[in-house]
Amino acid sequence: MRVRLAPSPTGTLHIGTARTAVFNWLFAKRHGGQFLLRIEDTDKERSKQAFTDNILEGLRWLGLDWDGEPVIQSARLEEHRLAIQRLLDAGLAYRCYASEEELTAMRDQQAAAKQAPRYDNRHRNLSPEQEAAYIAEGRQATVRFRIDDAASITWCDLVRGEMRWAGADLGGDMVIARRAPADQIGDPLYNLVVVVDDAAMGISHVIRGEDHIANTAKQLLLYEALGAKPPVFAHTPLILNQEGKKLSKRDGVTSISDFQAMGYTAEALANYMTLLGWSPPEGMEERFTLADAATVFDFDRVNKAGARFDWDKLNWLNGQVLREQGPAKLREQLLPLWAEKGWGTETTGAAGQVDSGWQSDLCSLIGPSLTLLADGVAQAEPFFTTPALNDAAQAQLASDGAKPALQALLALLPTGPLDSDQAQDLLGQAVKQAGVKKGVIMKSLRAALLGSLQGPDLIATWLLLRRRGDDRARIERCL
RNA sequence: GCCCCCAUCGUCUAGAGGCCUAGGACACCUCCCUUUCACGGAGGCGACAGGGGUUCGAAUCCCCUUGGGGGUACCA
Repeated sequence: MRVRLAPSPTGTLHIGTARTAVFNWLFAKRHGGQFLLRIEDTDKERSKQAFTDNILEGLRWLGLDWDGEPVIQSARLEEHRLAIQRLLDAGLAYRCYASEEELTAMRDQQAAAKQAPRYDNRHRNLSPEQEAAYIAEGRQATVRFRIDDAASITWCDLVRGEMRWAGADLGGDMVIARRAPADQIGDPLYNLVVVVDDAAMGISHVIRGEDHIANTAKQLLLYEALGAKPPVFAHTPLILNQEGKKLSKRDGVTSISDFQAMGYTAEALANYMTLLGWSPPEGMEERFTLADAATVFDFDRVNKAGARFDWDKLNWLNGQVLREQGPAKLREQLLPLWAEKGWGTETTGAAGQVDSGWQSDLCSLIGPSLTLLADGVAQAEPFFTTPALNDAAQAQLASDGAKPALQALLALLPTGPLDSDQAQDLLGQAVKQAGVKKGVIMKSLRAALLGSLQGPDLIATWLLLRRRGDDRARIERCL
């Protein structure tokens, strides 16, 4: 079994392409097959090396390792031309001299008559004299592949079952090579090169989006004409936007690199993409790794209808992954982001000693409340730099009993280290001395320490700040 | 316009004629945990697009309607 992903480097790795890659990868792993890559760069105008790099990096990041070197389609130009020549020699293809203007006029006429736009096969049976006359006129020619209107194309799609297509609905004889001087063969076009390359690469299963269904009928005809054995096809549902339309670049964040930059983990994104159209079998949870899914993946559990992209679920999965990974892994991922902010990777304790566990403890504290990795920057900030007091915090500190309570606490504050129980005791004593309710000191201390009334567990927060010698100054500034 | 595909909670889905009073997950709501916010735990709200058949019996099969999507290039 050999499958392939055939991205076109005309843009960054799109989530739709990535999801197709996931299904291909999963299917290959499940059946012990090969997952190959082919860069379809025959559109020279729009193809860019930077996009190829982005696509490869994205696949690697997602953990979708491929077998062998990627095939570069443009390097196989001669092979494609040879195939076209064979079709020409066999009389299965011919040169069409119709100009763009003529074709446009033809389509306009069809539109006016409320007919489906299609090539009318006008140059299918040109006599040698007519051809010579067009050439003498200086006309160039495309190469068209004959499509018999009476043809009936059928295949068994792995997700859709029996599929049937009428030759007459394919739009007439199809162009397989761009316009070029009549003694040459122009640039080969998509449907032709896909077939030639898939056949050459020995692809056994073509897994792609359902937007390729109409192409499949054309390609099947080409397989037959070329005498190649067609692969099995699986057309997966599309990823839809909020409005239910095919997700496109215009929908904002759709590039894998964008998701990465936003702080999503490859793990969660891959999990989510798999869930868009596929469902795990009974008894398997929705949170899984690609490796887990690869043991059970099959097309009988792939849905036929398109799936809307849902940020809520992706976010939930991302939080799950972040939590599963634990503080050590989180610290490893957060350290570089913190460094960008200029926050040290080591913390010097109050007594001047290095506190190597501080960052890790901070991760344990904020880890459970993260959705995106980037949240780990925002939530860590007040631990690295003294935050300004927000309105709610100021109001709390201005309320009755707040300052006396903090004053009492400050007076009780020892210089040495403190553990959780001692901290609780201190709070209790301060409450007594100041004659306030415990809630007052809890809220006020939080306001003083974090500049906000919200945040992680208060005692743990306090102790962590204290280890850097930051608690006293933060309380003092409020008095 | 024409061709093709699709149709279960707001969203992703389970469901292959009786296991369905339609299950799960996300979101939402309530409660618990927590003198905060999250996390976590326990509950709750919430769907078979409509109409005809077939059948003892239909979310499941057939037909029609409606709705949605994709395609219709000398892009891939």
